[in-house]
Amino acid sequence: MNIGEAARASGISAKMIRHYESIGLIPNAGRSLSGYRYYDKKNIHTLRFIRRARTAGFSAEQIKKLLSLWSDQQRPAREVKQLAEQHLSQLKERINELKSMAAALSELIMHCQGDDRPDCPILKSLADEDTTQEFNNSLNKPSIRHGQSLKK
Amino acid sequence: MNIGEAARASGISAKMIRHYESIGLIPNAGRSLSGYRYYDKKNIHTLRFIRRARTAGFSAEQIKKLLSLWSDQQRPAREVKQLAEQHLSQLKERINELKSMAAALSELIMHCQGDDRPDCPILKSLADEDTTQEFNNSLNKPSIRHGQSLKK
DNA sequence: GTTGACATTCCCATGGTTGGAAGGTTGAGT
DNA sequence: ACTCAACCTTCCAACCATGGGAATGTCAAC
Repeated sequence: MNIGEAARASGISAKMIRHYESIGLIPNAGRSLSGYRYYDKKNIHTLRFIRRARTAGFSAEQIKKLLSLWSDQQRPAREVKQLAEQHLSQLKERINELKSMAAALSELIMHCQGDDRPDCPILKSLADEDTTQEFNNSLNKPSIRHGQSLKK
Repeated sequence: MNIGEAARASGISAKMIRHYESIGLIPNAGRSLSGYRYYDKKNIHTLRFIRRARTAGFSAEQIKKLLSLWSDQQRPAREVKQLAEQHLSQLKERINELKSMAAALSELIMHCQGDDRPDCPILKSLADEDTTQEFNNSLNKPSIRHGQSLKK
């Protein structure tokens, strides 16, 4: 199987397959005489595993661990569960942060008439130290992380 | 005021102040004879505005708009509200994605004994096409975005 | 033998932020 | 005057996942 077929079969783009190889998430693929990578069923299975784990929001680092646990038939389920729990608590933390942002923003929006007049509590709140009631209480925690950008 | 003082006064690191200047979020700062940037109260006020908007999760691009709206005394509140609403809906969308990830993961974790035995439904579900009940139903949407990594 | 669909490597960009290196400036203490 | 620490400057690289594109090579079918 070429990388394109592998991509179709696994649901991971050829670009990403090469990338995963380059960061050591998957072992170097075999090469044909002309230098093409080739993949077998086992490789595809691994790629699918990775896709699912990514879909579940695991980081590359966590997936690396999951893969090694996966390939170790002797590992205790405890370790896997622990990793998953760690990830879950990170997810929950992130959700709470976003929720408090959303709540604060929602509050501001409600107080804004949104008409043709220039008076706007949203800007006031962002600008002013003292207009800061609930808004800054709920937001002034060290909460921002990079990359919460929404694709597209 | 030097950049260091400005950083302390605004709560934005000197690094980021330079960065914001470089991407045009703030105008080029004045320079002393020796090339040091200097800032006055108005600049600090702007920086604080930016910090608050970042804390509220606005992107740099959105903040750019907010700043221009802020400096325009004539702008209708409608525009600001619209921007805030757009951001809010992005936040909500993101929250829902994370929630469905968390729910699915939580489901898996509950089914895992987490003991010394190697049998683990979490790995099974990630590996297997057919073990995929609710898990993949809730996860197999085009949902993953980059950078949901949780800092440290 | 040409064409089209693949493959390869390499570099660049995104988003926000941080880190470091290598060097110049300032101000205070000796 | 000299030194030292604390500041400042610029440039470059990294995180993470992903995609775009260029330049070039290979394989199949017609």
